[in-house]
Amino acid sequence: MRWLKRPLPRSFYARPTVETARDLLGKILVRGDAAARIVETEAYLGEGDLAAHSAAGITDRTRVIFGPAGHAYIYLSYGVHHCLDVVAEQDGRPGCVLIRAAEPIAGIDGMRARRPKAKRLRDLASGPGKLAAALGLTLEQNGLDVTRPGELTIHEPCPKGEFEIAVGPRVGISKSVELPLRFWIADNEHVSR
DNA sequence: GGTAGGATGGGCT
DNA sequence: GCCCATCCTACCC
Repeated sequence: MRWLKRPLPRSFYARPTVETARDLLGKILVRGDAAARIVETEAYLGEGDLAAHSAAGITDRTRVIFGPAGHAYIYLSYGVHHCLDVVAEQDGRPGCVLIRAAEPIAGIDGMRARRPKAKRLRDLASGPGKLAAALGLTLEQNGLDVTRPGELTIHEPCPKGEFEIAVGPRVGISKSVELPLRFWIADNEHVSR
Protein backbone atom coordinates (compact mmCIF):
# COMPACT_ATOMS: atom_id res chain seq x y z
CA MET A 1 0.00 0.00 0.00
CA ARG A 2 1.10 3.56 -0.73
CA TRP A 3 0.23 6.81 0.97
CA LEU A 4 0.36 10.50 0.20
CA LYS A 5 3.64 12.19 1.08
CA ARG A 6 2.11 15.20 2.79
CA PRO A 7 0.71 14.52 6.27
CA LEU A 8 -2.99 15.19 6.90
CA PRO A 9 -3.47 18.94 7.55
CA ARG A 10 -4.36 20.48 10.88
CA SER A 11 -7.91 21.11 9.66
CA PHE A 12 -8.43 17.34 9.68
CA TYR A 13 -7.96 17.30 13.46
CA ALA A 14 -9.44 20.69 14.43
CA ARG A 15 -12.98 19.29 14.38
CA PRO A 16 -15.32 17.58 16.84
CA THR A 17 -13.38 14.67 18.41
CA VAL A 18 -15.89 12.02 17.36
CA GLU A 19 -15.57 12.97 13.69
CA THR A 20 -11.79 12.91 13.90
CA ALA A 21 -11.85 9.52 15.65
CA ARG A 22 -14.05 7.95 12.95
CA ASP A 23 -12.09 9.48 10.09
CA LEU A 24 -8.72 8.36 11.46
CA LEU A 25 -9.71 4.76 10.68
CA GLY A 26 -7.84 3.54 7.60
CA LYS A 27 -5.24 6.33 7.80
CA ILE A 28 -1.52 5.55 7.78
CA LEU A 29 0.65 6.16 10.84
CA VAL A 30 4.28 6.71 9.84
CA ARG A 31 7.20 6.61 12.27
CA GLY A 32 10.63 6.40 10.69
CA ASP A 33 10.74 3.29 8.50
CA ALA A 34 7.61 1.89 10.12
CA ALA A 35 4.07 2.39 8.82
CA ALA A 36 0.78 1.00 10.09
CA ARG A 37 -2.87 1.37 9.10
CA ILE A 38 -5.10 2.60 11.92
CA VAL A 39 -7.91 0.09 12.57
CA GLU A 40 -9.25 1.09 16.01
CA THR A 41 -9.72 4.44 17.82
CA GLU A 42 -11.50 5.89 20.83
CA ALA A 43 -12.75 9.45 21.36
CA TYR A 44 -12.09 11.18 24.70
CA LEU A 45 -14.20 14.30 25.01
CA GLY A 46 -14.20 17.50 27.02
CA GLU A 47 -17.29 18.23 29.05
CA GLY A 48 -19.25 15.29 30.41
CA ASP A 49 -16.62 12.64 29.73
CA LEU A 50 -15.27 11.53 33.11
CA ALA A 51 -13.02 8.88 31.55
CA ALA A 52 -10.93 11.52 29.77
CA HIS A 53 -7.66 12.67 31.31
CA SER A 54 -8.73 16.24 30.51
CA ALA A 55 -11.66 15.89 32.94
CA ALA A 56 -9.25 16.90 35.72
CA GLY A 57 -8.57 20.21 33.96
CA ILE A 58 -5.28 21.65 32.76
CA THR A 59 -2.26 20.13 34.52
CA ASP A 60 1.34 19.57 33.44
CA ARG A 61 0.30 16.25 31.92
CA THR A 62 -2.94 17.28 30.21
CA ARG A 63 -1.78 20.63 28.81
CA VAL A 64 -1.28 19.20 25.30
CA ILE A 65 -4.91 18.07 25.13
CA PHE A 66 -6.05 21.69 25.52
CA GLY A 67 -3.60 22.96 22.92
CA PRO A 68 -3.78 23.07 19.12
CA ALA A 69 -5.10 20.02 17.25
CA GLY A 70 -2.81 17.63 15.41
CA HIS A 71 -0.31 17.10 18.20
CA ALA A 72 0.54 13.77 19.84
CA TYR A 73 -0.51 13.20 23.44
CA ILE A 74 1.49 10.29 24.85
CA TYR A 75 1.16 9.08 28.43
CA LEU A 76 2.31 6.23 30.63
CA SER A 77 -0.43 3.70 31.34
CA TYR A 78 -0.43 1.53 34.48
CA GLY A 79 3.17 2.55 35.03
CA VAL A 80 4.21 0.13 32.33
CA HIS A 81 3.02 0.95 28.84
CA HIS A 82 2.81 4.04 26.69
CA CYS A 83 -0.30 5.04 24.74
CA LEU A 84 -0.65 7.37 21.75
CA ASP A 85 -3.43 9.92 21.28
CA VAL A 86 -3.88 12.71 18.76
CA VAL A 87 -5.34 16.03 19.90
CA ALA A 88 -8.60 17.17 18.24
CA GLU A 89 -10.98 20.16 18.57
CA GLN A 90 -10.24 23.87 18.26
CA ASP A 91 -7.33 25.36 20.20
CA GLY A 92 -8.29 25.76 23.86
CA ARG A 93 -10.97 23.04 23.82
CA PRO A 94 -10.03 19.58 25.13
CA GLY A 95 -10.53 16.41 23.10
CA CYS A 96 -8.29 13.66 21.85
CA VAL A 97 -8.36 10.36 19.98
CA LEU A 98 -6.67 7.27 21.42
CA ILE A 99 -5.12 5.19 18.66
CA ARG A 100 -5.86 1.69 19.99
CA ALA A 101 -4.67 -0.60 17.22
CA ALA A 102 -3.07 -0.65 13.79
CA GLU A 103 -2.18 -3.07 11.03
CA PRO A 104 1.57 -3.16 10.29
CA ILE A 105 2.26 -2.48 6.60
CA ALA A 106 5.94 -1.45 6.40
CA GLY A 107 9.07 -1.66 8.51
CA ILE A 108 7.74 -4.84 10.08
CA ASP A 109 11.21 -6.19 10.94
CA GLY A 110 11.84 -3.15 13.10
CA MET A 111 8.48 -3.54 14.85
CA ARG A 112 9.22 -7.19 15.56
CA ALA A 113 12.59 -6.21 17.03
CA ARG A 114 10.86 -3.73 19.37
CA ARG A 115 8.21 -6.33 20.31
CA PRO A 116 10.16 -9.61 20.51
CA LYS A 117 7.40 -11.33 22.49
CA ALA A 118 4.80 -10.88 19.75
CA LYS A 119 4.42 -14.18 17.92
CA ARG A 120 1.98 -13.42 15.13
CA LEU A 121 1.72 -10.34 12.93
CA ARG A 122 -1.61 -9.51 14.50
CA ASP A 123 -0.02 -9.38 17.97
CA LEU A 124 2.36 -6.60 16.94
CA ALA A 125 0.12 -3.55 17.36
CA SER A 126 -3.32 -4.87 18.34
CA GLY A 127 -3.62 -2.73 21.49
CA PRO A 128 -2.58 0.77 22.56
CA GLY A 129 0.46 -0.33 24.57
CA LYS A 130 1.55 -2.75 21.86
CA LEU A 131 1.15 -0.07 19.19
CA ALA A 132 3.31 2.46 21.04
CA ALA A 133 5.97 -0.18 21.68
CA ALA A 134 5.98 -1.38 18.06
CA LEU A 135 6.49 2.18 16.83
CA GLY A 136 9.05 3.01 19.51
CA LEU A 137 6.97 5.79 21.09
CA THR A 138 7.69 7.03 24.63
CA LEU A 139 7.15 10.22 26.61
CA GLU A 140 9.97 11.76 24.55
CA GLN A 141 7.56 11.99 21.62
CA ASN A 142 4.81 13.66 23.66
CA GLY A 143 3.62 16.88 22.04
CA LEU A 144 4.99 16.18 18.54
CA ASP A 145 3.15 17.86 15.67
CA VAL A 146 1.88 15.06 13.44
CA THR A 147 0.89 17.48 10.66
CA ARG A 148 4.49 18.45 9.90
CA PRO A 149 7.02 16.13 8.25
CA GLY A 150 9.14 14.68 11.06
CA GLU A 151 9.36 11.85 13.56
CA LEU A 152 5.66 10.96 13.57
CA THR A 153 3.03 11.72 10.93
CA ILE A 154 -0.36 10.51 9.71
CA HIS A 155 -1.23 10.21 6.01
CA GLU A 156 -4.07 9.51 3.62
CA PRO A 157 -3.72 6.01 2.13
CA CYS A 158 -3.86 5.56 -1.58
CA PRO A 159 -5.87 3.98 -2.84
CA LYS A 160 -8.28 4.82 -0.02
CA GLY A 161 -10.14 1.51 0.12
CA GLU A 162 -13.63 0.85 1.44
CA PHE A 163 -14.48 -0.64 4.84
CA GLU A 164 -17.33 -0.88 7.28
CA ILE A 165 -17.07 1.03 10.58
CA ALA A 166 -18.25 -0.59 13.82
CA VAL A 167 -19.15 1.44 16.93
CA GLY A 168 -19.31 0.43 20.60
CA PRO A 169 -18.41 1.36 24.18
CA ARG A 170 -14.80 2.11 25.07
CA VAL A 171 -12.76 -0.54 26.85
CA GLY A 172 -10.58 -0.49 29.95
CA ILE A 173 -12.34 2.42 31.64
CA SER A 174 -14.57 2.63 34.72
CA LYS A 175 -16.31 5.99 34.17
CA SER A 176 -18.60 7.10 31.35
CA VAL A 177 -18.62 3.49 30.15
CA GLU A 178 -22.01 3.87 28.46
CA LEU A 179 -20.86 6.29 25.75
CA PRO A 180 -20.42 4.67 22.29
CA LEU A 181 -17.05 6.27 21.55
CA ARG A 182 -14.99 3.34 20.29
CA PHE A 183 -14.64 2.91 16.53
CA TRP A 184 -13.04 0.09 14.60
CA ILE A 185 -12.86 -1.44 11.14
CA ALA A 186 -15.34 -4.31 11.13
CA ASP A 187 -13.87 -7.81 10.88
CA ASN A 188 -10.27 -6.56 10.91
CA GLU A 189 -7.75 -9.01 12.40
CA HIS A 190 -5.64 -6.31 14.02
CA VAL A 191 -8.31 -4.82 16.30
CA SER A 192 -7.63 -5.37 20.03
CA ARG A 193 -9.57 -8.05 21.84
C1' DG B 1 -9.62 -22.55 23.68
C1' DG B 2 -10.13 -19.37 28.05
C1' DT B 3 -9.14 -16.10 32.13
C1' DA B 4 -7.24 -14.34 36.77
C1' DG B 5 -3.74 -11.78 38.74
C1' DG B 6 0.72 -9.38 39.09
C1' DA B 7 4.01 -5.83 37.48
C1' DT B 8 4.91 -0.90 38.01
C1' DG B 9 5.15 4.40 38.30
C1' DG B 10 3.14 8.92 37.52
C1' DG B 11 -0.83 11.79 38.48
C1' DC B 12 -4.18 13.49 41.40
C1' DT B 13 -7.09 13.88 46.00
C1' DG C 1 -2.56 6.65 49.44
C1' DC C 2 -5.30 5.26 45.66
C1' DC C 3 -6.30 4.94 40.95
C1' DC C 4 -5.61 3.63 36.65
C1' DA C 5 -7.52 4.78 28.55
C1' DT C 6 -2.56 -2.31 29.72
C1' DC C 7 0.14 -6.50 28.71
C1' DC C 8 1.91 -10.92 29.72
C1' DT C 9 2.24 -15.27 32.09
C1' DA C 10 0.62 -19.13 34.28
C1' DC C 11 -2.68 -22.19 34.68
C1' DC C 12 -7.10 -24.36 33.62
C1' DC C 13 -10.15 -26.39 30.67
